[in-house]
Amino acid sequence: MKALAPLPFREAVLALVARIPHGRLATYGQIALMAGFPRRPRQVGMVLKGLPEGTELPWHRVVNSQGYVPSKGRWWGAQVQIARLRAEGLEVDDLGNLDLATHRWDGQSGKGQR
DNA sequence: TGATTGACGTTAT
DNA sequence: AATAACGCCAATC
Repeated sequence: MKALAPLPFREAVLALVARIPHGRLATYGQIALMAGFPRRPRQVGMVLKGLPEGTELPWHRVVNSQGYVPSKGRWWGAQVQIARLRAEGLEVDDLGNLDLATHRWDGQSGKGQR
């Protein structure tokens, strides 16, 4: 109990993640950058880590800039993320490799992404 | 109160 | 191309 005033950081990240269209992918740096924090990709991961299990946020659509699930599947929830990404209709390998080049989210959500 | 770690990224070697 | 080190800030020990 210390965060009486929730920092916009967390809110911004969650809002952006919630804005990711279905079947689209975003990177931690991308989220952090759009949130207004170009140098805090790690904190983004921290926020996602603190998410509840029943969250509706598509945190599984958030990957690192290389286009694969954090830690290459060594993380305890990576497999969950992979499973969810597959449920989205995306192509994901067992290691969490996905086609970021194809599913890269520009942050326009429904406009002329390109 | 201080030190270490971390769902990462970028730059340098 | 791959590997190393640095940066950033919050949470945890």
